Amino acid sequence: MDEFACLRDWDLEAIVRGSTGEAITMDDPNADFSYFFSEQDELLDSFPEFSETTRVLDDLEELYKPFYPVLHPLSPHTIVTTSLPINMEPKQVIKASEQKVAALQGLKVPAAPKCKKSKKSQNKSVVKQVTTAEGLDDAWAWRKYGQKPIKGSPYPRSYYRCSSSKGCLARKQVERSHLDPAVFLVTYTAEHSHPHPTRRNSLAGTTRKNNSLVPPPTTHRHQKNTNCSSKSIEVQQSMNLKKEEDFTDWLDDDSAQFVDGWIPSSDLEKLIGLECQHFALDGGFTDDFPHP
DNA sequence: CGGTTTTGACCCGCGC
DNA sequence: GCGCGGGTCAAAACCG
Repeated sequence: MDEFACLRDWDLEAIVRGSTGEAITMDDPNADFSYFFSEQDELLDSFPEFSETTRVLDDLEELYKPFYPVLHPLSPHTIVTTSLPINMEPKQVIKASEQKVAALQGLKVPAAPKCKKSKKSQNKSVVKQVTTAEGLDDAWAWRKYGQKPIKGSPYPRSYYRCSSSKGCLARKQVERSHLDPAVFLVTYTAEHSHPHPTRRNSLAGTTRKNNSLVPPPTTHRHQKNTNCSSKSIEVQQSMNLKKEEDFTDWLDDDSAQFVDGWIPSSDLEKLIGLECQHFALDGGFTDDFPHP
């Protein structure tokens, strides 16, 4: 399982990037969600397999009902969207959100301490958690500034900050649920200090790998990597080496190499197929990798 | 050139 | 006080 964790690691950035131009924001109260969700419904119709996934999501939704909120679950495909008191201290917010995320993850965490002034920043913030692929893709421009392995979870957590405007305090954390790896847990922290970008403008800040959900081709640096096996690292790097155009060819090649062995490409296809299915939600992979 | 990602190091809060 | 774990920084590499 750890292997898969890291194998899928790269797609976090790809999804979070907000790259499709089709994205809308969950934050904007004025946003027109009808367009977005009708499109999502169409996508789901096209990919009945994903309905299976949404059942799992529905279960999680049940689990999460007590946290239901102000912000809607906008569709049956959106598992959780929740918010926390706006006057909560940042640390408190993060802690409380961690509790909720942990609840989804099935992890045990100590109870959040009652309100106590943080020594750090006094910025007010709101946390929203969106836990599905469509929730990952918003119109804000995010810049990744860190990634950490999380104790008790095989998946690392990625940290993003808003890059649309200098000084914007908005943050975003993305991690996979280890209960259901198809589910992403997204935690938004702090408010954007600038107007919401238009869909086109939202792409302006992402000069890199904009519309390709295929991982970057030349990353060869070794991760420090505390959670991943060497095998998974090699898979990840192998995937990184592949450009969009030869990606499928690579899948056909029976010789995808691991550090300590070989696996049949059929197994790889299963793994990657999951990703394709996942990306299909954003309309990202559908062009390059038609659903079988 | 200006943007991003990666990743080791550092900082800080918390629990013991 | 110390260790642990999570969050952030910042340099280097990468990309269009």
